[in-house]
Amino acid sequence: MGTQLLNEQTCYERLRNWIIDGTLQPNERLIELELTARLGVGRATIRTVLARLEQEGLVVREPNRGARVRFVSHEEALEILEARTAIESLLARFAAMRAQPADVAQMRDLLEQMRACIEHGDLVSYSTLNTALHRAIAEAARHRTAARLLETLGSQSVRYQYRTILAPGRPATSLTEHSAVVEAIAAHDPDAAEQAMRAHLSGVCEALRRLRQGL
Amino acid sequence: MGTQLLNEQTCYERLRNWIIDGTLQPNERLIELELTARLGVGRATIRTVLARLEQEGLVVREPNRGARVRFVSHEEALEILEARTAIESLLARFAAMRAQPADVAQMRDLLEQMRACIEHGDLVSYSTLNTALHRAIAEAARHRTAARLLETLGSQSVRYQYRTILAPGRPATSLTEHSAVVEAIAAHDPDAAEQAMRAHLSGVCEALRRLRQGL
DNA sequence: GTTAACAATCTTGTAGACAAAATTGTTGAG
DNA sequence: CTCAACAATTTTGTCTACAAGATTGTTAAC
Repeated sequence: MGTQLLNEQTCYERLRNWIIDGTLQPNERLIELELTARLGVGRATIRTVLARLEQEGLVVREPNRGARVRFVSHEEALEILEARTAIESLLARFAAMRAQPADVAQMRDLLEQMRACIEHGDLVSYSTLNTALHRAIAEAARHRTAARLLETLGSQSVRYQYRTILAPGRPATSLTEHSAVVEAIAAHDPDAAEQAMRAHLSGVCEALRRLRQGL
Repeated sequence: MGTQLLNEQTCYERLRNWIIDGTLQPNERLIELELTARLGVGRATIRTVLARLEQEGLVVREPNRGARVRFVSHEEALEILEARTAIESLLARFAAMRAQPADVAQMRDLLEQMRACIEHGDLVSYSTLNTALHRAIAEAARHRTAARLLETLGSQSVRYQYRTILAPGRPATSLTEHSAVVEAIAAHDPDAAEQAMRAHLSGVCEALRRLRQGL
């Protein structure tokens, strides 16, 4: 067990990762003393970290009743995706305006890797590359405010990220949608980039909605 | 001085308000012991509150160097406004889809009051009503996720909110833009509502950019 | 007059302790 | 057997104290 000496920041990142990767499951109670033992820090530190995570939307705290991992329902996941659509469209637009050649090269590289993943049927790696591409676009946009919003939104909905990819035929269409976004950015066409990103995420939305029906 | 007994939540709200209303100025250092005296709570409480405010973007904390009120530059104010445009367009769209008659009635009431304010030249009240209207639209949209994002974005940029209104002729055009948004919502026309809101906030963006030139 | 080293002060980071509240478990009456 | 009241335990909320780091002010050398 990791009983290292940690400062607040690393402690925050650890706990955050545990929530994101599912080590700590939704609705699971986060008992301060327990985390104290697991992370090797005092309760005061745990407390501030939990407060930060609450503000970030990963944790829910109720007065005198402690903290728990926030459970994100299907409805909320959809809301988050809708909000992401708005933000990522903005980012795509700005990426088209401000992307450097190096940015575009990286995006194309990622796209190529994604293509390979689909050929080999490696959907897990595909999903990882997918988030990497979205991150690359966000960076190319050089828009800190929007990027920060996207970061928090993304962390809240990771639980649902893998599911949409599993829909039949979804990976292939996903790839062509991504290509369209990248090409619009490469062509420095803001309107096209925004539109392509919106179309792509609408597709994901639709896939998630359909999954919900089938459940 | 308010040396009441406060719990964490009220303490958080107080400090937040002090930052938003300018009692605590940008870049001002927030010394824990001092806040302890002002708010009548222990340092641990102050500490968690500062952590929350940092996550919200109102405060900056550096390790071993304490916290200070975050200074939002003109560039950042513009970024925030751009992000707001994306989120509020989404909210306008959903408001058009989900607004109840009562929601629309409230919006029209607010619009009427705004019109009166402009006639009397009361720009301060106009600004207050302005935020009230935007809040009403957000509520009518019934989209918690987007509303939450907007809330945090708004609190970060209040400092720049009054300035755009002061541009010559801006209040009048602002009012007609708002009318267009409300009417589109009342007509349950999502596309028109989104477009009208986007047009409105682009106008504000433009006004802010022009102000920046004149400075 | 300027700069460097050192000391004093201030501020933050963290741990430990205690009281208040909530939860859980137990007992006894119906 | 079920339910309510009560006691024990757990957990949170807060404060105080101390150590570590940063800042400021002073002195002395050049």
